[in-house]
Amino acid sequence: MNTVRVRFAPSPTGALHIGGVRTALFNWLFARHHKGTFILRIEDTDQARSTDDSIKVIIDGMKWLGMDWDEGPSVLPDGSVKGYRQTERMAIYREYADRLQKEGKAYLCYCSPEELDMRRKKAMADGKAPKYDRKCYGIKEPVAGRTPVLRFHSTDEGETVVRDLVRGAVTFENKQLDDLIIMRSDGFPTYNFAVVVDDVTMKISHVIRGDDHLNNTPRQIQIYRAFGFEPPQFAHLPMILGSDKAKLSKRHGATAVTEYIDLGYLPEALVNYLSRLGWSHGDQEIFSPKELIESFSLESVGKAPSVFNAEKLVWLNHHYIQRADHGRLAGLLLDLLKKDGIVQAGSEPDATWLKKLVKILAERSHTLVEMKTGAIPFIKDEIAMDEKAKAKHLTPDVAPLLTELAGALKALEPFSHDAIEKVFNDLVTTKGIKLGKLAQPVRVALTGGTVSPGIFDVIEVMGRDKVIKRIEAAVKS
RNA sequence: GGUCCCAUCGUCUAGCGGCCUAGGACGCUGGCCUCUCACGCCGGAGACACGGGUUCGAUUCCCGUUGGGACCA
Repeated sequence: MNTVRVRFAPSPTGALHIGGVRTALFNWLFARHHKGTFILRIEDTDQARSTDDSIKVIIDGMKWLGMDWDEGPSVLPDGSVKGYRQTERMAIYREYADRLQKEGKAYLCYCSPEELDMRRKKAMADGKAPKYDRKCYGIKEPVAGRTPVLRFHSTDEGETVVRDLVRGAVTFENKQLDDLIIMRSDGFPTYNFAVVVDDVTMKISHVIRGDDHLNNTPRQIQIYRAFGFEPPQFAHLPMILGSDKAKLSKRHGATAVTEYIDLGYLPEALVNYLSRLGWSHGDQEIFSPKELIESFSLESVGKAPSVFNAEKLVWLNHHYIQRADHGRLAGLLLDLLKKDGIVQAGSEPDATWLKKLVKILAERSHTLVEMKTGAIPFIKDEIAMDEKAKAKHLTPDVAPLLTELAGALKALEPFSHDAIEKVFNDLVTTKGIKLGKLAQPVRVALTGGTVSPGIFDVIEVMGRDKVIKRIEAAVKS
């Protein structure tokens, strides 16, 4: 029997964060490994910050990464997003909250945030735990001028044990837990309440989430118990940190999936990289999605937080660029070239030619953006000349050499790598010079810089017209 | 402040009492290859936070200290 049901429940308050993606990934891998159900649920009760656009960013990001879900919201033709959002489930929270209140397991609280804050500060000053003092517990009459919140009445006796699949048994003394608010005065449920109601009603079997939620878990377990529900299994994943070991955030660099797309990363590289953050499978570094699904297990998830290391991601990206289909890379490269206005819609280069260009560029491209940079001299009519390179390699004494080369290339048939190589070899042999003495000036003349693919490849792919034109231009200047 | 979590090379990690003079990967670095830059190949430096136990034997188990982190906010 298949009982695994897991969910990824982001708040649509902006970008899809890399930490969220890792959580989503582990949920997805767990679901796929156990042939279970993966649910995407939108936690949009923070109305002030939640937007439909953010939901679309999440959906697009998940799709880009290849994480498909079995249940989740849909984007309607008119652009609105329906389903699996908390704001559509308000009646359900109300119903469950009423139930607790009727059973005496929750009570109205009229304390204002200011009063609570004052008392919390006083408690802290007295060296006591800043928990709610239950001032309103037992109040029968409404307090004039105040809109109450609903508080959960938690147990003081005994302890609550979180049996975490990653951390083992984590014990909390119940008297440390305070009566948390479950419904706010505006009628919205709080996170800790809504998440329980959602997980119960969606029959979630395993809650796999960041360990910033570990401290909330005993309170949630108490709510499950108050309803008489068996809590799900929990697995708290270690956080992803920045280079200074603080929780990964904007100031550490790119944190949003869209930024990695723009930086020229391949989804398989990001997935592979993130999978190895907090999880491992022996010494293996490279995983296809299939291998990931096969080998993933919560038992192999580590407990210690991990620092995000962009350099390793670059290495993986390079690895996957080498293995990616050239047609696919050509398509991605073309998108980038268009985005930067280097190629205009309607005057796209020939697809076969673009694939040849990708082939010679791929080896030295760590990202698609690097590939794009390398592609520019092959596409634009004008090249940006690096003056330093020009001064060093395009000296007056190489002009005759270049002229001779241009002459040989003009009539060359076929205009191919091997034939071009022979032209070069013949020329350096008769002149008694090293290949580098000819190749570097040509490279500068053709690309404007000192770095490029192998010069014979460059010449073949750039094509006879551009090559001759540029060599002659270099000779003149 | 309270509660909870965590601790192996700079970083990601293997290690689940003897196989460890601690393995792999990224990065760094020396060399080779070479028309440039890369790639690739070969080599190198580099870690068990500290202190107590337990044990014939601890990186591995227990306790404490220190240091990080999270939540309450």
